[in-house]
Amino acid sequence: MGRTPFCSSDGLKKGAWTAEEDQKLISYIQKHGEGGWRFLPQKAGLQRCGKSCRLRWANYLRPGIKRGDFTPEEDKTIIKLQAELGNRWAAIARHLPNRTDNEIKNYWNAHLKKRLASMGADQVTVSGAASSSGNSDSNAVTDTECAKPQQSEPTKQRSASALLLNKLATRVTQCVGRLRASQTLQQPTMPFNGGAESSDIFCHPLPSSTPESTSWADNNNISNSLTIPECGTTNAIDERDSSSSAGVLNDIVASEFASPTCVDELSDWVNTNYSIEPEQVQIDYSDSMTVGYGGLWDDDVIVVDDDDYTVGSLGFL
DNA sequence: AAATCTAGCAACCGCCAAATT
DNA sequence: GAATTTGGCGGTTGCTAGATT
Repeated sequence: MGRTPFCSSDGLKKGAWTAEEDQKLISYIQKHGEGGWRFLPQKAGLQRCGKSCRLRWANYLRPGIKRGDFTPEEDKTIIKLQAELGNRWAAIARHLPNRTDNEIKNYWNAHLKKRLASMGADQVTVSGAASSSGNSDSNAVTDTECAKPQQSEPTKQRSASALLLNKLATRVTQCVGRLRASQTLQQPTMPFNGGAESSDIFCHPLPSSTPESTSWADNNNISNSLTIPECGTTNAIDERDSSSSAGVLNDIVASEFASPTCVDELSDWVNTNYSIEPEQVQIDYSDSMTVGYGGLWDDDVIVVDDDDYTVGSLGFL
């Protein structure tokens, strides 16, 4: 099906825009408004293709565009939305006033993704959430899933104890998420305005994978709403580092972990899946907010004695 | 000081869906 | 309803400045 190319490359300039070209484009759009990109270049006296003009305008020349210097709050919002929506940059950009999808995409690829990967968080958020080929059911956290430990690929040596604790960490996000889901569906919700305050972030589970077009929240009929965390400890939240992606992940732990129900479920799960007694896993969640996600490594495990571990951070360093 | 490497970013490309003819 | 146009999106490329050797 021969579609007329939006940009016929004959004689058209490519590459970086000059100040003069920018000025021509701005002047034209100020006079005639946006749209009609196909014929805009010749009318505006530009040797560019219409698509290129549209992109230049949308991403750089449009008034009010905010560039550079992403704030910690913006970081958080991007990480959160990327986990929910995947690489739907335009959708993410709608939650960040005056940021363009292109800039967010670049920022993610150049900074956030690497930062999360270096912390190991990609096992939880990046590799799964960024997948654009997941199916819409993959995010639903079910009882069955909750009974099934998820494996993650270690990138350096971990002892059996560390592996167990990392599995526990995965369980935390799953069990908390499932509990949260059931609570969410019963509770009044508050509108999500996209501002993503630190107190309303991550009140539903980190998805194990993100569907192409449907978020976990959508699947559970709670889109555009978040619940107020209710089972979290708040006494130490002030101490957490909210200025980084680790801080975002800390939020999950700090706000969600200290649920006795979660602890019970985790102990049951440990008992079911491993031949150790539940009480051998001691969970000291008084320390659970001093953490940044990275997965546990051998030297992070606090060995109480040969067989007991105090899981101070439960997989969140 | 020069050469090489790397990261960040602007821009391009191809595909898709909605709108229009 | 089919064909075509247009706008939008996400992935990728390639240039450039700064860092490193």
